[in-house]
Amino acid sequence: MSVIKVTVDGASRELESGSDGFGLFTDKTIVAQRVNGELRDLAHKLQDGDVTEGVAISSPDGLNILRHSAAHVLAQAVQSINPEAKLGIGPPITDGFYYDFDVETPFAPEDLKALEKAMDRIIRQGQRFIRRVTNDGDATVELSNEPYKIELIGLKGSDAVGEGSAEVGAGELTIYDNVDPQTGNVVWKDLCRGPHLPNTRMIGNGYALTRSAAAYWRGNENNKQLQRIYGTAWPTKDELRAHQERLEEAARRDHRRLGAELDLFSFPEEIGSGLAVFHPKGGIMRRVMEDYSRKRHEESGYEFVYSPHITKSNLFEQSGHLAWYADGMFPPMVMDEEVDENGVVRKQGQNYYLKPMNCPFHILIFKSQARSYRDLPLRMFEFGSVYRYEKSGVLHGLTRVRGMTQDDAHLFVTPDNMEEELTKVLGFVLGLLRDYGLDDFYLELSTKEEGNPKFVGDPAIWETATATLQKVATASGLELVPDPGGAAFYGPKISVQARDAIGRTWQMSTIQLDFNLPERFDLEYTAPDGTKQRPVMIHRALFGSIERFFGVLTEHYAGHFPPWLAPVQVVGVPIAEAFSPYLHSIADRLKAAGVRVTIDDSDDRMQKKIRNHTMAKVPFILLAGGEDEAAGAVSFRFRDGHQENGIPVDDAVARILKAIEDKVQV
RNA sequence: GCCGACUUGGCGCAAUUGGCAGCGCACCGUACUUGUAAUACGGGGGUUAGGGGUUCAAGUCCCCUAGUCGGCUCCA
Repeated sequence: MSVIKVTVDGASRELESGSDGFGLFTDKTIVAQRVNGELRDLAHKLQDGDVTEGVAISSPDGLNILRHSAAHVLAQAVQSINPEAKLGIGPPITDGFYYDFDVETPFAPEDLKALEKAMDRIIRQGQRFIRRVTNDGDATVELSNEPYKIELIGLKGSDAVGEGSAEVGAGELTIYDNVDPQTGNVVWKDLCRGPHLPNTRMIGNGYALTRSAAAYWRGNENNKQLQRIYGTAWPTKDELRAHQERLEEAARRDHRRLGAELDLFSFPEEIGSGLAVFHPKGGIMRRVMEDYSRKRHEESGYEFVYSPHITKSNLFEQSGHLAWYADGMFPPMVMDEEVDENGVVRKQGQNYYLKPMNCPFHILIFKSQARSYRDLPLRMFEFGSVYRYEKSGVLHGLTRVRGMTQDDAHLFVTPDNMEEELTKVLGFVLGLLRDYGLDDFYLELSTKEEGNPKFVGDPAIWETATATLQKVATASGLELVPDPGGAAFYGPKISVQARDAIGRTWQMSTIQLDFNLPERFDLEYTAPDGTKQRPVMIHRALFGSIERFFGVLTEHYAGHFPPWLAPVQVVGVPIAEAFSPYLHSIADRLKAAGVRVTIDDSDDRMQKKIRNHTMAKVPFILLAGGEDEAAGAVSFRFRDGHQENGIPVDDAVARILKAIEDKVQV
């Protein structure tokens, strides 16, 4: 019996040759091993000189393995119920997994319950996942009933594999056999790179099937749609439950639900999909958000411009929008030409379009006069309403709409200004987002894809512009995530991603360089030496759109808006009717200072009023009864239920005003 | 746009195999005036998303349209 030397979790050990991970990692939470940097099954036999370490089920790799194995069991369950189902792919994803199937009849919600039962049976059997090396020829014969798997084999090692990389990799081709431990029979098999859990029992009961949906084969809408089943899987039932509670928390924060509950906005069917109306309470919030933004823009050297909602087609022909994005635009309003009795055109026909972007209008303002380098940087700002014909399936509350108002700015700068101006813009954007209560950011730098002809403009300008963006982004000190190939065809961009109160990330602002439009509109300014030069254009939307930002803030705050944004800031609740005049006198002082305050003089019981206004998420409930009035005081009750009684009225008023002024949360 | 599910008073939901459209909240009225999350009693409100079909009979079954939700694709 020969001996091999192996490094195990950093320690050197001597083992009998032929040893595998099972002997080394007896801890049941170790489900796989990483050998020389590669993830392997525990059953993988080690060679002399190997370096191996255990992979715990709760580690990121371990969770992926768990979820991938759960996906296999799901597929096995599906085929046990419907042997005709053809297998697509089944990878782990964030928090779970999915598996795609080609089936005659799509899965119904009831099917998921039956599938979970079938999965439970497989899991309880403790079937072993056994890796088997094969080759293209043998696998093609063996999987002749699985056309999608055969397609993947054909793509093996090529970039085109894409989503199928869990099935086939660049290395050897492998099939995993599921072996019944009682009989030793192979009960199921799937083309797969692995690794897997040692057996199905380790999946345990911390998994659930969540939903079914259709998905295009290999993510291409020209391909057939397969039926996808999503699931989630965790090492323990408790962790599954915690995950489900996180989802429930997200559902409680859903801006669509809160928008209705708090009477902020709605989407009347009569208007059309993706077109919102803001109710008075939502209207107050929008106005406050917009007013503050206006004030900050004014302080930062922006000039306010206005432009119409529609334009003749030639503007969007010149800008290129009609050529590039016609599908995403509402169809034109057609003004027919008028012809007299002799067939002579009396009035030429015209097509008018709803605008999908504001930039061409701002460009025309730039072009309205000859510009000098002294005019630059020129910063134009507009709350510009734009309309985009988003496909019906993508509409989603306020975050994906067909009519929206962008807080849009276009900055025209000389190439020399570019770095300084970008630095200012990024600082401005981050500062303003912080004022609205978002403070956890990272940046994404979207650059062009080398060799792709869709990117227009001089490569040298791209290079300097990208380098400038990179420099500015790095100087901000924020984490910078590269997004190669993510640039628009006309220029690179930085986007600001914000994490909300429960850790979800939202793309907020984008700062985008544009080399296309200045060219198309032949923009120029006179340089100090008298020559004509082309300005650089920066597009910048801060909130993205007011609607979307409104939705994000609603979810971030879970409807508990800070006082400065809250539609109703203070509600007074008299302990008994007799104390209403006293509360009104306090409310009058607040009102005079601009506070949005009401007194609840309804004949509900006091407790009911507290309940109502707490559920309406009013930041300050002020109560006053005999004790308060006698002391010249008032009592606070807050949304979280805590109370502070007997606060002198002057202090109470000052405290409310300060909370609003400082934009703090209470 | 594609696949699936769903749509019942303002809101949230019920209604057995096709057999009298109901409940809670909200709203309106009356009484009550209370110290920190639901006072009591009474009242009004629905052509079951819209349209068509099957049937003695349709909220329920079938078809079309619109909208919503979950995904896929897309997102200047």
